[in-house]
Amino acid sequence: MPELPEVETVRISLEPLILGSRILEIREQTAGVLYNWTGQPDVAGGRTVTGLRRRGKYLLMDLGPDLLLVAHLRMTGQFKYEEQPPVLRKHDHIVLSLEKPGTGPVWLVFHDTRRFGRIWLLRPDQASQIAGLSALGPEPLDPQLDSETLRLRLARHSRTTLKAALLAQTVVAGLGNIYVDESLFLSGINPQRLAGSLSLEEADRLLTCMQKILQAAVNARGTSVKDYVDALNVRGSFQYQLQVYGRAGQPCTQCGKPLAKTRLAGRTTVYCPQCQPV
DNA sequence: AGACACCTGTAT
DNA sequence: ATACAGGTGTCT
Repeated sequence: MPELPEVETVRISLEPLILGSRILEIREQTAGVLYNWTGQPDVAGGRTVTGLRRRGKYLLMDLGPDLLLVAHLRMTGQFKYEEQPPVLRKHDHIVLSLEKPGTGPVWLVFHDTRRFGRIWLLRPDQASQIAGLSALGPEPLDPQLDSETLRLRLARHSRTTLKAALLAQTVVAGLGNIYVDESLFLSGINPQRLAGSLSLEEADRLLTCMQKILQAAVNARGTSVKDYVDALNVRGSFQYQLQVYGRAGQPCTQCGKPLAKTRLAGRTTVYCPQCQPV
């Protein structure tokens, strides 16, 4: 489900709800979802939520200076915030109970239909042991990121397609199937192009378009194709602005020709053969 | 670099 | 019954 804009929206929606709250307990309803790498069974109890951050598609919850909760929602993971004791439903796997100053007990339920999502509890210095997290490329919305850096990082994947390179998370962090297709369409660049073949001018266009799309999607509170909702169960609205994702066969919004569909890096890829020539 | 696996639900 | 889905770790 969630790519950078959706994870960022979860972060934004969750922050005012739980920042400063004290964790009472973390309860596992399903085994194999929560990884506690600290070696201490009830390590989170009594800790205060001191920060909520995002890196790529990872959500990081600071629990004081020496404990960190890291979550990856993968395809269908959700955090549901509740102010009443939650009635647990199918696919509710982890329940955090917290004491919120001035409010009383509140709950955060990790729900995940496909059970691909993961939560880690670890010391901050152990975060580098989460391979996917430590291998992430730069944040695409970081104003420091420049097009020459993007071009060089893409060039490290010179023998694969742009689509595959942008999905890899190591070139740039946080894009998934939706936002890669949308960014390439807005850039007018074909997804089958070799990742090492971009000119500096094209890399510059790709970076600008990628940032434009991602920022617009964050502003729209993410894309809700199907499952995705934020911590308060609110859907996003960027699905109404999608130009190519999910629109194969429909007319291109720029030229009117039918959008093409292919399979790249194992993922359905939609593009306009006219506006994104090889 | 690409195929397959991990899961469950939904659409055809 | 089969194919496919906002992802990624592991195996070839």
